[in-house]
Amino acid sequence: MSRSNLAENTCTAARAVELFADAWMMMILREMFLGTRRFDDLQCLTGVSPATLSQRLKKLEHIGVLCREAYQAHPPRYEYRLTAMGRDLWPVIVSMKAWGDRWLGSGEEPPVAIIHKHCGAAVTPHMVCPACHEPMEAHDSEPRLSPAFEHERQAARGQS
Amino acid sequence: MSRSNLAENTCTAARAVELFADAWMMMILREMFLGTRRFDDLQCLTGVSPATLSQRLKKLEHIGVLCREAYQAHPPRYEYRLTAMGRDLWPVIVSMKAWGDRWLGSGEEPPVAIIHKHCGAAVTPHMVCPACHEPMEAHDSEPRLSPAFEHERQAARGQS
DNA sequence: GCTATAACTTCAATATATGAAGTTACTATC
DNA sequence: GATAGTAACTTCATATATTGAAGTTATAGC
Repeated sequence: MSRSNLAENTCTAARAVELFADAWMMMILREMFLGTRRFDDLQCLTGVSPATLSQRLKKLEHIGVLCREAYQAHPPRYEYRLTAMGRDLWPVIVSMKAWGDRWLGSGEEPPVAIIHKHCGAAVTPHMVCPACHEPMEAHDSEPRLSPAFEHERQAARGQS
Repeated sequence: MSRSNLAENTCTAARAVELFADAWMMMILREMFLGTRRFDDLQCLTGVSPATLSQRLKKLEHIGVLCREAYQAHPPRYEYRLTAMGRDLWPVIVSMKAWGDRWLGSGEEPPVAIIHKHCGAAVTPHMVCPACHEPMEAHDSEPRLSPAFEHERQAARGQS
């Protein structure tokens, strides 16, 4: 993914996808949500090479989804923590997990359960409509494109 | 991402991430949810090269999230459609879009609105606990790892 | 002094993606 | 009936990114 037209995409979904739809980015974020904070743990628990991990952590920090915090000064040692922007990616990871549990699971108990602190239940969160509170899935919705975005897409079609 | 230990990962979230956390996979899926069905449209609307698109479509078909359907026999022409397994990825894309709208948007109206067919509202779906129906976010939950998964992770830590 | 640890960086080899162009088998138009 | 266009790809040389292994730096503890 290197085209400038994508980097400047009008579509916010495409921009998010461009940032995070990278195998290692998501693996790192998954680990962060499991509570992993340090370089070497992230490295061995995800299997990423140190060079790539280092590069991705810098990128994630640059985006603003995580921050480095020194936990000791001499020698300088850091841990990585999710920011509010990063924590807000929770639904993405949870959706991926739910899909994996449903379609890739072995039928047994999933390896990670999500406990709702409020009620104590082990749950698979699902999506609802904030207006009418009904559950929402793909077939309950349809996309409506803004005129500007529609125009951009027509231009892209024309170019081919 | 090529390590066999990841391909055989116990964690269903990691397995899902491994399949879809690829920039082009997600861009293609996003397009499919917008209703795009044909090779050349997918190619110009995502910006992926034909070679990569061809490879990714084969992979997506192999996974089972989309299927090829002939819409004309001579010459053979196909369109690509999401399967039930594919449509079930909707929350992943919607979560990415919601995040993008919130953190990457320009403050204006987002380029794509999601209309809930049932009530007609343009909405940003959110996650709720299926047990108590309260909204759920990162700080409302905690992960609980299965013993087997915990064991696998300890082994990975040890190896470093 | 010796060993261990954390957080990286470096490097050569390998793998993957890119853009541009080409291919195949038609249909539609002049 | 020749020419142009279209759809769905494939091919290829080049460019870019990733990998595994090893090295580096700064320090603590014995």
